[in-house]
Amino acid sequence: MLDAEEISFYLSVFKGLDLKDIYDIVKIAHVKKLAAGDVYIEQGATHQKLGYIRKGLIRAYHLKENGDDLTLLLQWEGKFIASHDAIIHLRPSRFIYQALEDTVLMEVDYGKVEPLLNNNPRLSSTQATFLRSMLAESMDRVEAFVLLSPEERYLQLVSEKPNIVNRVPDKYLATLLGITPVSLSRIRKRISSQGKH
Amino acid sequence: MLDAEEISFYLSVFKGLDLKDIYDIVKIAHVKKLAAGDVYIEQGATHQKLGYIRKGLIRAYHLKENGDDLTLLLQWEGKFIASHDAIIHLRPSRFIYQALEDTVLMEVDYGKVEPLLNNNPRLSSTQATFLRSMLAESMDRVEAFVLLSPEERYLQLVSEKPNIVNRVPDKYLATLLGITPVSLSRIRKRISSQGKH
DNA sequence: AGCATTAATTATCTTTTGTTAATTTTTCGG
DNA sequence: CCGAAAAATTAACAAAAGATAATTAATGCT
Repeated sequence: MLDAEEISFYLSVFKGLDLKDIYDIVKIAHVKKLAAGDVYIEQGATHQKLGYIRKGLIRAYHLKENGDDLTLLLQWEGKFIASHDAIIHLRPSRFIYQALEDTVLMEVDYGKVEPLLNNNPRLSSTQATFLRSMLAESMDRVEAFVLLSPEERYLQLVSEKPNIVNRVPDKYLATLLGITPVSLSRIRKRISSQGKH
Repeated sequence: MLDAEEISFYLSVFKGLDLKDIYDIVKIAHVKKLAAGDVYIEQGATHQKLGYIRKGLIRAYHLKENGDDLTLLLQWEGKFIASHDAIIHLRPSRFIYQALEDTVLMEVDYGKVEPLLNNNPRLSSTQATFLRSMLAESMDRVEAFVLLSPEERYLQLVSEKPNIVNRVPDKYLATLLGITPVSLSRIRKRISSQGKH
């Protein structure tokens, strides 16, 4: 069931846990594979799953009535993915979660992990660590919206996550930054023309 | 030390906890009072405290070189306040936390609560609940920046937090929404002139 | 209550963004 | 490797936002 490579992988992800703790989680987890383009969570779904991305990239987006979409979130290998509507707000997902690349997830049912997390002190502490790191990321994003201009936000994204920028079409990055694809194109032009002189 | 009113207050805040759990926390907490205008956390501080606001309102802001300030966060009674730089990023606070009204906090040293939280399953679960709710709020704010225009964000703020809007000067609300005070004034004018016909 | 300070609005001008549509470039499947 | 589809860029114009400064309104203090 678990080979040496898997074990060392889990030990690295769940730092501070012992094999027994890890086994408790792994035995209720399963692998889920998505091809590029596959929808992971549909709009309206009440999918109570928590996924850990081992490989690939997932985009959460809102579909407007006119067919346009707005990208809310990108997550990639090493990050968690879940419908925050379903898990936090306890309501059907307003957003669509779609794999932009071939993706491999370790998935657990949220109702099954939660009791585990709350009854084992080491797992609780690990859970709090993950929640804090997600909170930090989300607050950093709010901070960027308040403190930076769209151009500065784009430059920050390029400098902090260059490999994500290369893996994702600009039109998705644009709405993630709160601007339109046309506007991002102009920003890119402005930046490159300034760099010349 | 603890009167009946205090006890029922804590029981309501920390749902699911028993008196012993609450007492463990309360005995390491203390009351801190701030007058309107007082700075709670200075820029550069490594203040590792977690505050629960019992009364009043605190604003976190960034001070620009030209003297302008940008409001990142408002928290009020019933909410937690902490320097996220000091607690999450483990670095000196880039922001200033200031009471906008006379404020009363229950404050604990973060280094002291953390072991408590991680060793008592009920407290761990409560901690996770608080972290999830803070994450939900932060993600909702990111969502507003991606999905809504400045005008729509302002209308959302007014409809969801009318009493906060009334307690805080518009210039602070403006930067909280990612726009300038002048622009907010124009938005307010636009809204009121549309309402007439 | 009166005065000084601060906040909010208004005005003017510049810059940026949004919108729509056309055009060019890139990507990807057969 | 070719052609269709998607993405990115460009253009043109309208709308909104930023910057700065002046004016008006509101607030707070003694």
